[in-house]
Amino acid sequence: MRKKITKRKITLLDVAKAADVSAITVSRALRHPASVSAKLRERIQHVVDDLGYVPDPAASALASARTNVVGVLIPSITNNVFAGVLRGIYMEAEKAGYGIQLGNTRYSMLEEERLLRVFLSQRPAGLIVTGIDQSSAARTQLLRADCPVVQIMEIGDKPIDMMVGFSHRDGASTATQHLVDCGYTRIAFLGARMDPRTQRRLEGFSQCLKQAGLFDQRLVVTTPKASTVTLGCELLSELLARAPDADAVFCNNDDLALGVLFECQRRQITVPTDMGICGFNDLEMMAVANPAITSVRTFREEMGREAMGSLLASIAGTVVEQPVIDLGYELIKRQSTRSVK
Amino acid sequence: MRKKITKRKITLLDVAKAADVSAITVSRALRHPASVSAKLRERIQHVVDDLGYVPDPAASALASARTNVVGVLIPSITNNVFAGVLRGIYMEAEKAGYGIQLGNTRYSMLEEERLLRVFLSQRPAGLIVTGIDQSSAARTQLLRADCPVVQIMEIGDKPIDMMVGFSHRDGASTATQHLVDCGYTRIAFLGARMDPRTQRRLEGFSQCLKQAGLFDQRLVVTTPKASTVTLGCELLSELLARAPDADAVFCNNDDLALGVLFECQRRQITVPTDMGICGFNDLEMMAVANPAITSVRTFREEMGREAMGSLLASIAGTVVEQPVIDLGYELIKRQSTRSVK
DNA sequence: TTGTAGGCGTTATCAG
DNA sequence: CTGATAACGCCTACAA
Repeated sequence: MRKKITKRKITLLDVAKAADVSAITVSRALRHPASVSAKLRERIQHVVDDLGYVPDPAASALASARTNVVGVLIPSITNNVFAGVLRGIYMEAEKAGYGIQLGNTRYSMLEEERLLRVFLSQRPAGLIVTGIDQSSAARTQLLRADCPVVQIMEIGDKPIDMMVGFSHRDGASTATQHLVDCGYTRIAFLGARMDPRTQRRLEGFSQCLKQAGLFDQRLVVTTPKASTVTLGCELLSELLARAPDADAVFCNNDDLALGVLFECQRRQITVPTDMGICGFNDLEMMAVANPAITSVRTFREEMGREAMGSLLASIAGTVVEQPVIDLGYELIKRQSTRSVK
Repeated sequence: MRKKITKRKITLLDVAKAADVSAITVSRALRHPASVSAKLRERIQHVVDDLGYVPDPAASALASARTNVVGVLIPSITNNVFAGVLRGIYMEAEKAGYGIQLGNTRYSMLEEERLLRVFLSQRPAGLIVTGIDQSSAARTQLLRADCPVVQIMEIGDKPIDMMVGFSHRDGASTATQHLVDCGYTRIAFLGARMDPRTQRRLEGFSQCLKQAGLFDQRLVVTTPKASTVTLGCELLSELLARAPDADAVFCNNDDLALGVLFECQRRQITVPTDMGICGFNDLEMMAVANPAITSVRTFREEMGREAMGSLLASIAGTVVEQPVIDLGYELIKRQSTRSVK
C-alpha cells in the first residue's frame, strides 16, 4: 500500500522568494550563519520554519560533491563486541549531525572490497573500517579515497590514515602470562572464527607459552565457526578428549569462556582449582558468573567514540596530531583463575 | 591527513561518447538491460568496465526523486535482540542491492520523530520502524511518507502500512501459564527498561495470573534501567527482600534470566525446585546454562527478513497480500522450570 | 529500440 | 555581505 504525494516540495527558491532574497543567501544563512547579516538571518530562519523547508541532501551532495554520511564497515552485526563500538560511533555522529551508513562485510575481504566501492561512490564524508587486513585492492581504494579513513579495533604499522585500537597480541600475551603465574601448566587456547584479530591473539598466546616452555600444539583448539556460548561447550569437550590433562583455557572471547564454564559445571570440573578460565573483552556478564570469570577488558565504546572523533576532526580540516591511538586493555582477574602464587 | 583527487570523474556521458550512443541509452542499459538491444548492451557494458564508470547516486536521487536506501529505526544497538533482526534485514537488503541507513532512537519517541524527519528528507525507498507506539507526529509523518513502511517486533491494529511481529502479551501469557502449570504459586515478574513491548509482556503476565487467582503486585519488580545480566542479579535480590517466598520468576528477557540463575547459584537456591526461571527471546546461551533455562523463543532474524522482503515487494509495486505477518513465538521448556504436573 | 530536451535542488564561482 | 549564472550527473518525459 503506497501513498502518493501531490504537493510540490518546498525548495530553497521558495524560501528565497518569501524572504525576498536570493537562493544562495538562504543557503548560506543555513550553512554558515555567520556569513549573513543578523537581520537577514533572522528573517530567513523565520520563513524556513514557517514554510517547513527541509534541505534536499541529494541536491546538496550533487552540487557540493560531499555528504554528511560516514560509512562504517564491520565484519559482523551479531557480534556483541561491535555493538559496543557502534554505540560509541553513533553517540559522536549524532552530536555532529552526521548519518551512518553501516556495511556488514561478514568477515570477507571481497565483500569488504565490494562495499567499499559502493560506499565510495556515495562520496562519504569519512570512512571507518575494521582491522588492518584489507585486501590490497581495498587498501588502494582507501588510500585514493577523497575522505579521511579510520581503521579500528587494532593498531599496526602503515596506517592508511588514522587508527584507533589496541594490540590483540599483547592482550592475549598478558592474559596467558597470568595463567602461567597462577601456576597452571597445561594451558589451552580455544578459538572460534579465526579472523585476523583472533589469529593475533593466538600468536600472543603461543609466544608467551613458548617463552615459559609450556607450549603444546595439541592444546590449541580452533574452528572457523562463529563463536557462541554453545561452541565454548563443544570446544572444551574437544579439548578434553584430546588432552584430558589440560588445566586452564584462554578463550578467544567471552562467549566461549562462558560456555567453558557451563561445560565444566556439567562435568563436575572445579573452577578454578582443576580448570582455570580466562576470556577476552570482559562483557558485562563475566563479573556475575559463578565463579566470576577472569577476562581482558577492552574499551569498545571508547574506541567508537575516539574513531568518530578523529574522523570528524579530520573532516573539519583539523590536523590530527595523533593518527594512531592505542586504547590498550586491562586484565581483570576474577575467581575463574587461581590466585597468583 | 586528507588526500585530494584531481582527475575528473567519469560520467554517463563519457561512457556514452566512448560507446557512441546517447547518455540515456547507457542509463537504460544499466538499469533495465532488457530495454536495450543485446548488441548495444554488450558494447556499453564493455566500455563501462573499461572506463571504470560508477554511477553517482546523488545525481540519480536528485533526478529520479528516489534512492535505493532503506531507513531502519531501532531503539538500541547494543540490545542483542535487534542484532538478530538487523541480520535478517541486511541479508535481504544485500541480495536486492539496497543500502541500509540505521538510526538509533534510544527508546525515545522524540528522537524517533527527529530521525524520521532526517530520513524522510533523504527520500528513502522504504522505512522499517520498531514497534507500534510512534508519537502521533511520527505516525502522521509515516502515513504521509512517499514510501512503504514496515513496523516490526509487534503486531497490532491500525498498521501504518505493513507489520511483521508477534504478540508480546500472548508470549508472556503462555510463559506465565507454564509456570502455573508447573505448580509454582508465588510467581514474580522481573522487568527492565519497561519499553512498550515489555509493558505488554507484563500485561500478559498479570492477566494470566489474575485468571489463576495468583496475582500479587508485590511480586512485580521493574526498573527503567537497561537490562543486563547484572541487573538480573539485582532484581532477584530486590524481589527476595520484598517477598522471600517467591518461587518462580518470569523475566522480561534472557539477560535478566541468566542473572537470576547466577544469583540463585550464589544464594544456594535450587533451580527449578525452589525457584523456577523463565526468560524471553531464547538467546542461544539459554540452552547450555546449568540448568538450561526455559524461554520463549522469538524469530528475530526471520522477522528482519520478512520485513525487508515485504518492503522490497511493496517497493517493486507488488501488491502485498498480507500486510500484517504474525511470526508467533514458541515456549521452549527446559530444566529451569519444574516438569508440568 | 533509441534519442532530444529540460529540469531535479543545491552550491561554487565570480561580480558587485 | 549579497546576487546572477552556471554547473553537478542523471532521469523523466516525449518524440522519432
